[in-house]
Amino acid sequence: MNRHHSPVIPHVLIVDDAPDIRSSLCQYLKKQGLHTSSAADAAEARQTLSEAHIDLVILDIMMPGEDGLSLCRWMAANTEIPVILLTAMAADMERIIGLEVGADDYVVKPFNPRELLARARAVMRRHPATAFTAESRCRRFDKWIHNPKDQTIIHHNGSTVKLTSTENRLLGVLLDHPYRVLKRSMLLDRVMRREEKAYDRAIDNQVGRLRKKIEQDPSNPKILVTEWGGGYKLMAEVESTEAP
Amino acid sequence: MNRHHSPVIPHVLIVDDAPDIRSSLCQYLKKQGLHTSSAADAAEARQTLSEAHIDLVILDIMMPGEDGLSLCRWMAANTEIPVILLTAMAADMERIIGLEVGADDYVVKPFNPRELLARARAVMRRHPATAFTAESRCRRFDKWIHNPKDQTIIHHNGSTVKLTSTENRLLGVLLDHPYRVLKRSMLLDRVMRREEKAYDRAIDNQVGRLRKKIEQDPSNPKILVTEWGGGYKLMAEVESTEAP
DNA sequence: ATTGTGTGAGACAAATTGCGACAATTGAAT
DNA sequence: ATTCAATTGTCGCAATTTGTCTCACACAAT
Repeated sequence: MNRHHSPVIPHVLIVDDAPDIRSSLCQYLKKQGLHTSSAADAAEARQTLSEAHIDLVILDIMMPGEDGLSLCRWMAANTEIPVILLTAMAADMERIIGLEVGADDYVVKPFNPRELLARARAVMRRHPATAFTAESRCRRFDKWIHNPKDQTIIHHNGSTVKLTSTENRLLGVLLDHPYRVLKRSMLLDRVMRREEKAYDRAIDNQVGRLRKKIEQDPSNPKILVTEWGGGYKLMAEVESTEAP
Repeated sequence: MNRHHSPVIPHVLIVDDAPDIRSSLCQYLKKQGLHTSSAADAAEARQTLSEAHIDLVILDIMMPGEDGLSLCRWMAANTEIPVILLTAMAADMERIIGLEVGADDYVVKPFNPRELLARARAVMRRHPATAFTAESRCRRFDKWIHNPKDQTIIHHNGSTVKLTSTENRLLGVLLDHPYRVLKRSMLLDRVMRREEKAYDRAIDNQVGRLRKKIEQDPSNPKILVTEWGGGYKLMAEVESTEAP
């Protein structure tokens, strides 16, 4: 479980002739901690592919000029870069899937950017050529920036606090699900190395320890809050960010 | 019905190994205004669950690989996320219901998407954990400002009073329906986490406790008023407001 | 007034959690 | 291998939160 991935941030190329989709998608993925480029047509896409190191292509197949499908076929034949296809119509999608163009996944417009991101991650994770790690992402919450690679959190005033590895994992899971109550069993599952029989309340201890580091007043938690009878929840906006 | 349209559109995860069901169901639910993701097997579902904020899982239990049932059990044990089970055969369904896997509802294929949607909505509405999670807006009433994120109310004179988790939920529901009589059964449903058997008047106690915190004279309630034989109602103008 | 039902307030027990203490374990340096 | 320090799991106990119960009282209808 402790795969230490490359610190390289994945670079996504978005190919779509609609400028609004290009920019909004770029913006969203950037905010989520990815690098992005965009191209308005297949020719531009080829250009970018030859110049930059691209880890994933998100490709709208309904484009003027060279068909998106032929670009997709070309990539499948000549590169290792995974492709996610976009199309406006579900009906077309079925036809296209039948064509076996070598795409790794398909999304129908209008899509939820979050879902697209999840699929992008899934595709990249599956793909040996791209080592994408959600674990190495830095995320901002409250007045802190979590740097999971260094096991540190950096306060807005500049001071740095070191986390232990368990605290680091715990914070990572909490940041994955802000505003949601996470049960002890779930946290135990993902955070602790438990030997079959685990003391159910080992997690309480870690929560308390993490509180001492991130809360202004650990006896009055504002960020890592207890839901009585439920579990714990992180009450803070979370935003992916570049390493500081 | 939900006058403060939740800022969070429910996000449904569909787990089914049949691609046609996945995509058609996704499409239908999307058209009906929900966010959707899909997974082809249990492993993919776990991945999505750890990465995205999922409010409901629709799960086909007849899947290759890890049994859908074990995923369902794991979710019941480790998450608060409600589950609707799908199966192709009505006969199997009875057996499965007997297994007590912790699902919230069951639908037999082939199903009417509209019915599935209705059940999905019912399950989510009924589920306090998912319905409430990310609602963190502050609201002003009488001389108080409710800050659900911090579980506090702040008086106009500046003093802050802490609420317990249950009081916080109760006040949240009351503020959702000002000047309206709320029956005990409704409050029990949304406020208490009731384990099978519930003492009908547990809510009275919570109302009393909340009164001690918000009423000037708790024995003469002006804000949280009893409707004799009916329930309780909040008699105050409610106004959404910025965090103080 | 009397009766029956619903409600408020306090007491109480059960369940849950915070926190300090400590032992077991790990990891690094010697 | 040994030592030492840091980390982490386990436990005990006090404090908090919650659900249930009891009893006195309020309300509506005889």
